[in-house]
Amino acid sequence: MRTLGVTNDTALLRRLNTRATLHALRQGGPQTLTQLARAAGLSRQTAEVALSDLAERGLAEESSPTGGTAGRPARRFRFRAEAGHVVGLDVGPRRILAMLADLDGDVIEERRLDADEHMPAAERLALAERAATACVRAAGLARGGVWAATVGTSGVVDRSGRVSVSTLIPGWSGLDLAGQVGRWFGCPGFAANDANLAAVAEHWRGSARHVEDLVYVLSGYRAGHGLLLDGRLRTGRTGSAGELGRLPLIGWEDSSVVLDRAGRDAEEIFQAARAGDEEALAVVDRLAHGLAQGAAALVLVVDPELVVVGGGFSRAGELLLDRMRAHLTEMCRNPPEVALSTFGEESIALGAVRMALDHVERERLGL
Amino acid sequence: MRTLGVTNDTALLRRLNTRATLHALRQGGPQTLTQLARAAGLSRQTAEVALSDLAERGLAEESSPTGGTAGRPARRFRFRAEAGHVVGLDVGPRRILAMLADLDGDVIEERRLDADEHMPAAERLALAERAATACVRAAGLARGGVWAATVGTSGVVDRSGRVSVSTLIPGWSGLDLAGQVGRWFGCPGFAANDANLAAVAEHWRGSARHVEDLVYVLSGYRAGHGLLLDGRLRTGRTGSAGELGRLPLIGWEDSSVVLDRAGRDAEEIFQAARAGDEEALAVVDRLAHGLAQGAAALVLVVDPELVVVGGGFSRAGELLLDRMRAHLTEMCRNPPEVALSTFGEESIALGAVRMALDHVERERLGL
DNA sequence: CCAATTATGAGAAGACGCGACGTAAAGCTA
DNA sequence: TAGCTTTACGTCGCGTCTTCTCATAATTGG
Repeated sequence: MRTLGVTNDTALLRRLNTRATLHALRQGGPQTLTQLARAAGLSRQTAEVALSDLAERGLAEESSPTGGTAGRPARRFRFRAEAGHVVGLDVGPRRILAMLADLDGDVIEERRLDADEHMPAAERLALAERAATACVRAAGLARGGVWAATVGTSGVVDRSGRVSVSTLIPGWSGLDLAGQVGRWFGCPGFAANDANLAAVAEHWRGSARHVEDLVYVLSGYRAGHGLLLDGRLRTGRTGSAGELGRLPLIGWEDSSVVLDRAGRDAEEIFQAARAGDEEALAVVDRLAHGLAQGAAALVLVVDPELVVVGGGFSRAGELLLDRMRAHLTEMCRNPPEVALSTFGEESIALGAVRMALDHVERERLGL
Repeated sequence: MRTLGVTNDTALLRRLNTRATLHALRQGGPQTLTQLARAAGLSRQTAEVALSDLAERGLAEESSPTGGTAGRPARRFRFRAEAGHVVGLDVGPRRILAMLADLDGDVIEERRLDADEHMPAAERLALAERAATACVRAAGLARGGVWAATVGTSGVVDRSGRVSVSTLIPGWSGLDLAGQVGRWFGCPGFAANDANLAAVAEHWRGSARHVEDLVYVLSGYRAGHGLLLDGRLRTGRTGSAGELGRLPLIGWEDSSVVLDRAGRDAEEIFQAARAGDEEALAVVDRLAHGLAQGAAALVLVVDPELVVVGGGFSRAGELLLDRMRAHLTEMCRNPPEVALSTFGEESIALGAVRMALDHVERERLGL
C-alpha cells in the first residue's frame, strides 16, 4: 500500500519547491536567480525564497555577480558542496580503501592500506578506521562533518548492515558493520555487499551511466553479482541477492578453478591470449563460457539493459568480452550489451560513497 | 534523474488531498465525512471539498445516513466502483478467458471459450473479442464504459504490448496485441506475458498478498516465471524477463519431459504418488528437483520473500512443494517460503484485470 | 551621455487549508 | 414530551504560498 503524505498543507508546497530549486542548483552548477527559477519550473520570487532557505541551512551561497552581458547583473547562486561530507570504505580480504567525498560526490581524500587475509576482525576494523579517519583529518573536518558513511565488503550483508555470512574474512560473520562505521563518525552508517556497491558505482559514473537496469558481474577469485533495476539496488529479502555463484550448475565456481589452476599467472595467460597463443585463448574461452552461463541466467531472469563485467578476470579485457558475447548470443534470444567495468578496484569504495550520498540526499537535503 | 513536478502551485495541493481522500474512501469502504478526514489526514473541510470534486467526477456518492448512534447523523460517502470497468483477458493456446471487473476489481462478468492449438491468429482474436464483448454486453455497459483492457498470453511481449516471440500460438509473433484490444473498446490497451500476470494476480489477492518481492514459477507444459520487486512487475528491457526456462542447464525443459513421457496421465501420477507409490514419488521428486534448480537460480539472483508455484504441475500440490523445499534448501543458504498458487487457471485473466486497473488508477483516478 | 537590456523589488490578487465557533439533528432519560 | 447529551455540520476569518504586474535599478554598448 502506498504511503500518503501526512501533512498536505502549504508547508508541503514550500518543501517541494525548495527541493526543486536545490535540484536545479545541483544539476546546473552556479546559476542566476532567473535561470534557476526557469530550471525548477517556478517563479523567480519562489525560487528566491527557496534559495534564502537553502542559504540559511548552509547549502547555497550567493556568489559575486559576473559581468560580461548587458543589463543589470544577476544574482548568482552556487551549491555549497563543502557543507557536508561522506565516507565510503572498501574493506576486503587483502585491501582497505577509504574515500572522503563532498556533497557533489567528488572524492577529496583517499587512503589505501594493505591487509592480511588472516588478519582478525578487530585488527582489520582498526585498520579501516585508521584509513577513514586519516581522510577526515587531512580534509580538516570538524566532528560532525561526516554526514554518512558506508562500508562495502565481501559476503552477505543483511538489510540492517550486519554481515550474516562471510567465508573470506575471518571473524566477519555476525559483525554489525553498519553500526561500527556509524559509531566512528557519529553519523548514520551503512554496509553492503561489494558487488552490489560496484554496480552502484558503475551506474553512478561508470559504464552503466546511461541505463537504469543493469547487472554487474564480479568475476575474480570469487564470483558474485549486483543488480540494479530502475536505478535502484536490489539486495533482496536477506541481502543475499548476488550469490548466484553459489549455484554449482551455473559454473562460476568452475570459472575460477579454470584460472586457479594456472595459479597467479592469470595476467600472463591473458597476455599470451592477446598475442594469439592457442592454448591461452582456449582458457579464456572456457572462462568466458562459464561467465556467460551465469550471465545468461541473470539475463533470462531480469533482462537488463546492460551487463557490466568487473573483478580481477575482467583485466582480460575485450578479448574476454567478445567470447562472452558470442556465448551469450547462443544462450539468449536477444542478449543485452556487455561492457567492462570503468572503475576497476575503486568501484566498491565509490559505490559506498554513492550509497552514503543517497542517504544524505534523502534525509538531510530532503530530496 | 528524478522527474520533478512541473506545477507546484496550490492546485497540486488539492490534487494531492483529493488523492488522499479517494485513497481513504477506497481503502475503508463507506465512511462518514469525519472518518474520511481523519483517515486521509486532512481537515473535515478539505475532505469535503475533495469529495464534492470526486462526486462531480462520478467517483464518489453520498449515501443515506445510517442512524443507530447518538448525535447528528453524519454524511456518509461511498466509492462508486460502478463508475468504470476494465477488461482482463487470457488468450492461451487452448483456452480463452475474459473477465469484466469494476473499479473495486470485483469481477462481475466472466466468459470462457475453448480454442484450438492450431487456430490461426485472426480467428483466435475474433474469439477473444467475442468473449470480452459478451461480458461487456451482459453488464449493460455503454460505449466508453470500459476504461482499460489488458490481455495476457504466452510468449514474449515487449514494452509496447506487441508479441515479439511466440512459439505456442500460430501467427502470434509480431502481433500488436495491446493495440488490438484497445481498439475493441476504444480505450487504452495493454498486453503482457501470462506468467508475469499470474505473478501480479497472486500479489494482488493470492498467496503473495503480504509480500512485495516475489517470484512466480509457471510449471506446466511449458516453463516460465514472473518477477515482482517492490510490488512492481519487472519485465526487463525487451519484456523477456521470465524466460529462464530457455537456459538448458536450468533443466526446466527437462521437467516437462519428465511428465510428457507419462503423457496425459500427469494427474494419475500425482494421485499414485499421494497414495504412496514409490515410482510415482520418484517422478514427482525428479520434477521437484528440476523446478528447484530454476527456482534456486531465481532465488540466488533476486532473493525474493516468496516463491509461488503455479501452472499445471502445481496440481501435484504440497507433495511437490515439500520435495521442492527440500531441494531448494540444499541449493540456497537461506531459502524463501514456497507457496502454491491461489488462483490456478484464473490467475492470468485476474492479473490482466489488475494491470488494467493499475492504468486506470494512475491515469483516470490520479492515484 | 543616452538607449537598450536585463534583473530586481514591492504590492496586489487568487487559491488553498485549517482552526474556531455557533448551529443542527439525532438518541437518551425522566 | 421536554430537555440534556452527543455528534457532526456550516460558515467565517486567518495565515501561507504562488504568481502576475509594474515601476525601478544597474549594467553594457555606441
